[in-house]
Amino acid sequence: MNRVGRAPMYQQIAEALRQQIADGTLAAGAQLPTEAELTDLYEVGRGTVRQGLTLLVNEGLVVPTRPRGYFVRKREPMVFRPQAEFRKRPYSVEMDAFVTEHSADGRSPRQMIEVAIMEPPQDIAKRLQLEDGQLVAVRRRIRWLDGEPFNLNDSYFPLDLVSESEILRPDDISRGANEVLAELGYRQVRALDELYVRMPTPDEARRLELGAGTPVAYHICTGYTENGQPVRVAVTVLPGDRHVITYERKREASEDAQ
Amino acid sequence: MNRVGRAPMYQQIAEALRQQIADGTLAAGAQLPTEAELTDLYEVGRGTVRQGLTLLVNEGLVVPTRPRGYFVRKREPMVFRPQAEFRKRPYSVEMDAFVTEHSADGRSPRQMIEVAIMEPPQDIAKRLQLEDGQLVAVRRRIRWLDGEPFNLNDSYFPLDLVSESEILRPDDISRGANEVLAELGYRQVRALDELYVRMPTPDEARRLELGAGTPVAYHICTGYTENGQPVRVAVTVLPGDRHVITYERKREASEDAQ
DNA sequence: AAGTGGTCTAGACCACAAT
DNA sequence: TTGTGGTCTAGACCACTTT
Repeated sequence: MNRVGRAPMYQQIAEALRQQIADGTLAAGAQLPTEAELTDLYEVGRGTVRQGLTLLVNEGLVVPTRPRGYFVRKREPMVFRPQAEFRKRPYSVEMDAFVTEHSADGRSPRQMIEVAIMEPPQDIAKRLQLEDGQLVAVRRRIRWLDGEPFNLNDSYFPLDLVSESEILRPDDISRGANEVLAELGYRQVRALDELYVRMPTPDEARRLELGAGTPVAYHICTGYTENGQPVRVAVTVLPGDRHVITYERKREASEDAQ
Repeated sequence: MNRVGRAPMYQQIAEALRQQIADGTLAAGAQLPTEAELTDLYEVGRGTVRQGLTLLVNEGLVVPTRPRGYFVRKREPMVFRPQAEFRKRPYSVEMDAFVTEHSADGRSPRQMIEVAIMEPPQDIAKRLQLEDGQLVAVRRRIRWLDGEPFNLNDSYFPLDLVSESEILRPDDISRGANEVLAELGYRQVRALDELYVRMPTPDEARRLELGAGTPVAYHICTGYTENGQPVRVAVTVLPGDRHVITYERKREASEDAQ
């Protein structure tokens, strides 16, 4: 380790540890050297060691666990399949296998539901094509798996459409809110998905118990009826270390003609 | 600002600035107070101020620009539409509008292509269902927009299938590599998309010129022929601050029957 | 009681781009 | 030349969990 004409020491320390994680010297779940050990090893101040470790933490490679030490992160993402709304089963064996491999079988799911009536945030109002002053009903859910928060899901509906339906009750709807909407005459036949990737807000980090260096996918799904009316916007916040998002696509006959 | 029985000072400083960014007091592109000013304002050491600012940087809210100061980040994501492979035009007016709004019209695209023959990484070999020792051809692309790196795209093909085709030449294939594959008798009719969300590796951060606090989407697309043979794996690394990923879905007739 | 990381201080020198 | 953030030091005290 040389400190002349090279990268700063804290970056060299981070790179050395990164290397050991990559090549398996430090396996998933293994403990890193303590700050004191690294301070001795590299003959630098503790601040410099901490600067290097902070890099790894913010890359999501390492998790500091006070007062035990730093550990290499383990990750095993579950599959998240937006298409499951419209299609319960994958139509190909490949997808089927993939879903099975990343399933939540044997794990205990739980969710908390909260319902509110509110003025829609601007991005929701726009997607639902609402006029000023029109209200929405929102069903907020936190989903848990084995006692760990898994994702946040807020579904917004124009209040006009769902008032006095069971969508306003903070209970589990086993057949799905979409089915209730369909019974009310608003069956969704088309959906538009948007996926944004960003760091969580402090509030999201707290609710999802996210460590530093864990980004989220922000999934916005807008559902439309046959005549093009938007009737639902679902916003899901998915921690990157707990999900893999999948889609399956088919070439359509009409395209083959081109 | 109180330092008894409350959050640490550096978190309070970060929260105050975060608030000003959220409510528009500090607009996108605006300069934050300097470290020296914050040190005076909050009557803390410079280290504490830096700790707070580092939080915001790692959240992707703020960009440090030496030696000018810290600035509120601007972001304007372009649309990324995996389905465009199979369907050149959106089939709904809503999607069409969305794509137009986030289009790259008037911007100058550029790409660099590099071709190699190699032993496939394990995750690629698995998706292509290759035996040990089978080689792949890989076309590596960096795409630029207005001189800014936009995304990385590596496409892998079993070498058996594409040897002596123009896929091995490091030139732009205007009709698309998929079309070449189709001409060779391997038309893709189905694709499986996987999306992972994580922090970039240092190498990715360097190649894409990513600032701290910018996560990436890691998009793996596996394409299959009619008889279920995987013939292509495309790996795309998408910086979160430059992309919104979209999908469009339709309920299928067969599902309505359920 | 011991050892871990978390917070904070007060100072120092450096590299760099704008003026 | 000036002022910015970037790197680094040596020390201090704290909160927490394990032993």
